[in-house]
Formats: sequence, structure tokens, C-alpha cells
Amino acid sequence: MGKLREMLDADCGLPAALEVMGERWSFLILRAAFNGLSHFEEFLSGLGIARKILSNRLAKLVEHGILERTPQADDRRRVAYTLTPKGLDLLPAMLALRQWGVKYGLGVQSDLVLVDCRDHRPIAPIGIHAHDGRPIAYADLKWLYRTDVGEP
Amino acid sequence: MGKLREMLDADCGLPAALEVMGERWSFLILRAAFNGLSHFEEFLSGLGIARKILSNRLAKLVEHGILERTPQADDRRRVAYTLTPKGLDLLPAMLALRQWGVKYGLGVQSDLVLVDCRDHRPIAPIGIHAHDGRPIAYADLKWLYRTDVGEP
DNA sequence: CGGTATCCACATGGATACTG
DNA sequence: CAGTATCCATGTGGATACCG
Repeated sequence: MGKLREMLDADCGLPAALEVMGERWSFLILRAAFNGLSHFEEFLSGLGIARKILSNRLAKLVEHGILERTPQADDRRRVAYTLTPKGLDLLPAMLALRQWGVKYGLGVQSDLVLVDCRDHRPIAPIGIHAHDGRPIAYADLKWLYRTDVGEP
Repeated sequence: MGKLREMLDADCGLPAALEVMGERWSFLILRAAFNGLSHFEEFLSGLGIARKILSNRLAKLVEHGILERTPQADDRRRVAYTLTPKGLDLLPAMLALRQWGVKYGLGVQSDLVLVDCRDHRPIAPIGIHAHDGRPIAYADLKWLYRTDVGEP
């Protein structure tokens, strides 16, 4: 993979991403949010997480702009946590991780499949693609300096 | 997203994936492995991780079949940790996470870009695609029972 | 070189009780 | 309902020393 070694030096956004999502519960809370859960007690009972940890994680996710905290208009005690665009953008990463887990037979076998609602066929495995959509193999990847790329 | 709520009930492979990769250093060690690092001391100085933690994480990654531990033929004290196919399969998840971090301006701006070596153009953002390669929007996803999918 | 062993600080996580 | 407060056990992480 050639120049890939340099990926190490660059603080490549991965450590930054992990700062938020690297904590054990963060992805599970995110998944729950994708599932439509939005209230404290829903997360609490849905995930089996400790109140303190949930409180802490929600605050961190809000702080990082992944969830948005909005008190209800009717009952101001009631608070809804909803995904921001930034949070929604984590779906590919989450699905990639999930697919990996499924592929290697970890966890419980589910009989639910994520499909494209247009043709009711399962989505493709999340993978690496060239700018034009061609799948790329691991061996065909290379690091280049921004100034050396073909067309911007 | 309709039936997505059921994703919660299913132990969908995500928790299983997180059991290994959910620990803070796991992804960083993996990234280092992708960068070509393979020896204990390389990881140690490359990552600035504590010996004990590194030892523990490497053992766990090996135990889960993500890294392979092979003592060198010439010097049996020397051990190489290399990515297994299962480990290599984590690249999309890692890149998706990394791209997310980069997209939202987290971490240090790198001047290195991952490109397809055939045309030297940056790879596409990791995303969700239908079986035939069409990109799918979040709103077009749906959960179906395995028995209800179009063609297997 | 590739680890254990030890010590210590602090974070994580669970349980439970309390509050506005 | 959505937290905060408290207690406690265990895990994480760093530093350092030691070992085959």
C-alpha cells in the first residue's frame, strides 16, 4: 500500500472520530437513535446502560454535535435527542462495522436484512470505491499529496 | 426508516464488533498495522501507548482473529503481528470513520489523500449502495425479513 | 525484542436513592 | 421524565522496573 505508512504521522481524523465514538456505549446509543429512540428513559431501558453513563454519553454526543437536545414544546421536562446531519453521517461507519460483525458470525444471527426499498434487495456490502464508483481493492490504494492528485 | 426499530432487538453484530474494536486503542493499533507496523516496539513508540495496554490489546486482537502473531523464523524472540483477512475487512469501517472525522474538520488537516492508484484520483466517500452499486439515501433504507427479500 | 510485574491515578460502569 | 448524587468494583492507562 506504499505511502500508507505516512497515514500514521497524520492525525488523520480517525483519532478525532474515536474521541467521541470510541467509547463503548456511543455506537449503541447512536444505533438506538437511528432506531427512532429519542428519550432518556427509552435509551435507558432499551440499552440497559447505567443512568450516569447514559447521561454522560448523551452530553458528550450533544457536545460534539452528533445528537441535538430539544426540550419538548408541550412538556418542557420532556427532552428529545435527535440525530443531526453530522450524526446521520455516521451511518456508513456504523453499518460497515455491523456488516463486519455479521460477516464473521459474531453476535446473534438476525433474520432482518437492510434493503433498498425500491427493489427490496439487500444493500451492497459497504466498501471502498473510486470516484466513479468502481470498487477498489486494498492493494490499489495509495497515498498522495493533495497537490499531486489528478483533478480536484 | 420504518422497520428500523427492530434493529434494536436484534443483537445485530454491531455490539459484537464493538466488543473488540470498541476499545479506544484498537482502531489505532489497526491503523498502525495497515501502515505496515508489525512489531511490538514499533506499535509502542508509534502510538505512545502503555506497554501493558498494548500487550493486552494485541492479545485481544489476535484472540479475535484480527491480527496474526507469528514468531520470526530467524529470531524466534522477534514476533510479527500481521493483519488477517478478517482484519483487512475492517478497512472500510476504519476509512468511513476517518472520512467522517475529516469531513467535520476534526483532528489535524492532512495533506495526504487516499487515491486509486489507477487514475490518481481520490477515492469516493464511503457510503451506502444498492446491490447494483446505486447510492442509496438514508430514507430509502428499510428492514425486511430474510424471507421477504426480492432475490437472494 | 517482547513481553510480565508492580504501583498508582483516574475513568468506566452498575446499583440505588433522590430531585425538580 | 430527565436527570444528579453517592458508593463501590473493576477497567483503563501511564510510568517504571525487571526478565528470558
